[in-house]
Amino acid sequence: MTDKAASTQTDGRILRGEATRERVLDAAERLFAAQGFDATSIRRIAAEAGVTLGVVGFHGGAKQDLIRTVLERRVEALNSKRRARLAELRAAGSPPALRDLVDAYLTPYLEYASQGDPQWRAYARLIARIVSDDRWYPAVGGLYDPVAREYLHAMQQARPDAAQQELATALTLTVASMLSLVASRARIAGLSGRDAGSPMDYRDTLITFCLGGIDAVSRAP
Amino acid sequence: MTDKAASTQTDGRILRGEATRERVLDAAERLFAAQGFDATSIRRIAAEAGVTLGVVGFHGGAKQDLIRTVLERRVEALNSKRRARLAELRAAGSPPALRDLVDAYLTPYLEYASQGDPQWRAYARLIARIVSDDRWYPAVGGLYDPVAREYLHAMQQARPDAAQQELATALTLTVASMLSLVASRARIAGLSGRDAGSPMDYRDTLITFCLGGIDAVSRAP
DNA sequence: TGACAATTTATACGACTGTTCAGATAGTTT
DNA sequence: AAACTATCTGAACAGTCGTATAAATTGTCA
Repeated sequence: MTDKAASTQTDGRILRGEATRERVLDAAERLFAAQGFDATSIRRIAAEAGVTLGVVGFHGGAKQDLIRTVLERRVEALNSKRRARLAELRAAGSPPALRDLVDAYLTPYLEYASQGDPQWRAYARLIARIVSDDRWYPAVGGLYDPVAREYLHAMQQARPDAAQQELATALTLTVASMLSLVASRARIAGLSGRDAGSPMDYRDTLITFCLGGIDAVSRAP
Repeated sequence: MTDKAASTQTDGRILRGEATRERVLDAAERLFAAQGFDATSIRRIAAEAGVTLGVVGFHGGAKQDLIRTVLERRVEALNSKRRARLAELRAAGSPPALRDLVDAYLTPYLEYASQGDPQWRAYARLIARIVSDDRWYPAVGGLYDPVAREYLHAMQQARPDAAQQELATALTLTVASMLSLVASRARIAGLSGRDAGSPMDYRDTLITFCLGGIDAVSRAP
């Protein structure tokens, strides 16, 4: 007695139901990332996925729910990667250095954003769009906040004398800088003069910048 | 022989034409800032402004042009304020210190974003929305880039040994951090634990963070 | 095989979209 | 006064929007 469908056989082979569901969510992911939520119609998603209109509603529910479904599909991959890197640092013995913490938090996301698979790039782009918008953050921020809080806690242990609120603000500015490398590529490429390469090309500069910023804030009077 | 209309008298008194135009642009500014471009309909703008539908098209042109018209209306106020502060620093004698440059660039924008007049707050919010979106930046980035370039030049003089591209990237990350204080207030307040005050409340932390970041980047090997 | 459930199709609904425009109104000029 | 131009109104246009649903199709299981 499965709660979802009888279409998943006992050997785990995926039938048409799950497959088209993935196609729909992939299409929604790409279009939401490229154009934003309001500029993307359900009909366009259906066309991009190669299905008819009703299928999108059948698999994705209402449009409002669709965007959260898309995010939830991959959120665990990003979270567990960040958690794993944090666990590695802790397993190494003494409390992790600030630089390693910044690196461990930023790099997994930049890797997704620079990956060959356009679907993962779209996911990273969508995160940047959604998380930095106050209209969406209340609905989806809870997906990523817990891990950020773990890192914040580790950073507070690395800088015990720093004011907690200041350190937390520094982390949010770090996240904003990270997201901007994915969402504001035109602006960054335009002003920095580089050809717009992948976000990964800016990794070293980003880490240096954010680490310097956090370090400065955690030494403030 | 005026190019716009015969409704502007020789003594400069503004008649109904210009006044309603302002009302329309004000309404568009508020709604675009609060909901974004795609989620805002022309009819909603008309209702908010207290005019009929056709008036919006008459004064604002096509919807695409409307957003640029809204931004252009106030762009000179922000640019000249930043230019004036830069000129002051230069008039003081020796090349400006990095900290003063960062302060001079960030503060005028934060002041607008924290001002009592909700119209200026909306303008600041709209900038944050538009400039950090690759879909809009090509159309409006040119309004703000020249001043940013002047500051970049001054920063390069303050740090002659820094790699130019790295310094430019650090400035774009600074801008991203600044904009996030206005566009991502929910996220920042949520993670930093503060009650969401005005962006100005974060000014000191922001300046410390960005200055530390730029400083670190400009010392990189 | 037939009964059953999951999935897909095709279509329709009412509401809303951006844009256009003929005609009404108001203020200025001659 | 009349002529003229800028501004505003109200309505219409052809699409697109999100959502719902009856009917057709597909695969599974008894």
